[in-house]
Amino acid sequence: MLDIKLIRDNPDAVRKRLADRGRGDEAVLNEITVRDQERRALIVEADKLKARRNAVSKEIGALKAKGVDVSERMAEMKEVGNVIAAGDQRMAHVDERLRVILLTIPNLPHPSVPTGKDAADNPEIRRWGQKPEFAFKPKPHWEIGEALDILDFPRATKISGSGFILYKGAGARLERGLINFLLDLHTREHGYTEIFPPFLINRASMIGTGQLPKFEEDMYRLRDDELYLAPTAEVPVSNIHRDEILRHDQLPIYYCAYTPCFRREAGAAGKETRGMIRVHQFDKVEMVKFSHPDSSYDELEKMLANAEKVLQLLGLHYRVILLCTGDMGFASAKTYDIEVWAPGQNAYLEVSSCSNCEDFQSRRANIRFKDKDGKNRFVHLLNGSGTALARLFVALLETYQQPDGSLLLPEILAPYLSGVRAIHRK
RNA sequence: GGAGGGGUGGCUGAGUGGUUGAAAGCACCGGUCUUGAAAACCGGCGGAACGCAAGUUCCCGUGAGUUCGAAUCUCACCCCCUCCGCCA
Repeated sequence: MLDIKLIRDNPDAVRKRLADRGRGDEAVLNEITVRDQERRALIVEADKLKARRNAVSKEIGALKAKGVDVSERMAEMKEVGNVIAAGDQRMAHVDERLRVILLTIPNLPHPSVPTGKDAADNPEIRRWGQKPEFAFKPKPHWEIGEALDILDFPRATKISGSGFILYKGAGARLERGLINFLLDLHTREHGYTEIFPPFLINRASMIGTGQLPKFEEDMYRLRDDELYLAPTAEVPVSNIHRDEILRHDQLPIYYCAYTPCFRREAGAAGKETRGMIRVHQFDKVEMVKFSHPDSSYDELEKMLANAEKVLQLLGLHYRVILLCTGDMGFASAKTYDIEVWAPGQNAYLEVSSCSNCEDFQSRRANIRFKDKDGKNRFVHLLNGSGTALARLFVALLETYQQPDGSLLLPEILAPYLSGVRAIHRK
């Protein structure tokens, strides 16, 4: 949520930066300005009346105690009460409208974010490693996985429908091992505290991080309860400190968490549907930081490095790109994506997205800290994948496939696979 | 799911219709004292909105209602605790 004061004081700058995102969000700014003025006028009016009612009511109490007849004043105050009630009702209307508009406006891009229309305008920041060379034509992961009997797409579809994955045998073992590998790395080497959060999330939390009210149709929701399936661990973990005031010496707070991620992918049908690139349920280890505003961009670079470390340790070639204004997510002020190379598809796949949301989410979720000067300020919230599992799984299969159809995985994973690096067809 | 009890400031906890935004204690901050610390004593100490300011208003789980006036009364919902039932 943007600060209404920022919109009030710098409407043109806000308009410009929203327009850079290219979704037409700047169109509602006029209404915000009008409603804001209306709201403030109503407050002034109501406060005057309430002050009078409070004073006279106090007087009535005192006079009544002395036995004086106060029926005239009481009748007068009843009328004032009616006027106040009518004003409060209008106020509630304006407030609600203003709130809904503010909740559906995206964050402003940081000045360092390049203006652009879509993914084609995202600058590449760096590459690491090289595309592996093969003496044969590398296969896509769905062929490798089915040949090794570690992935079963038809049966996943039978159980749940398209867009679900069934891992089997060494495949299930690899997925579980990867989760442990990622959590161990971030907790032991990068200073994150491990969290295992609930996977069902209430509405207030979903609003807090920005999934609701705007993206309701992208979320899975339970039929009988006001609960949603977590689309990412960012949601439960960021909400850990909702409605809290932290001490400045607690910051920064680093959390990481494994959760499955559930996404309806409404409107994405037919897009990259082959294999396990875009699915309704995938595993992910997420990093979340609560940061002091002064250091949040340093923290973003560190978080990005933490995610890159995963791919470096696994020996997977990747590139880092900076999302332009038109390609950024709703809550983010600046986002880096990491894309891993998938030789079987001759394509880079997004496995991590590291964002600084600044105070956009903490304003919604009311997450503050008491600064050294005693003032309460909103924390800056960052989140980053460290990393998504399904596509990482894909990159491992396609990168480490052998001429005989087997897999030879990186040495570093051996402890997580009972000491075994190779996966053969049984 | 059933029965009962309860949700008040960072914490504990008074308060059952009228100077109560809220006693008291703890915690915290500043000061006196002290070589320093502790103790003692003095003072300060919730959040939000509007306003240039003075200040005004709102907030006692949430939302409606009764009343001139609600933390206090009524209704609904949410959450917590205890017991019972069920259960991994």
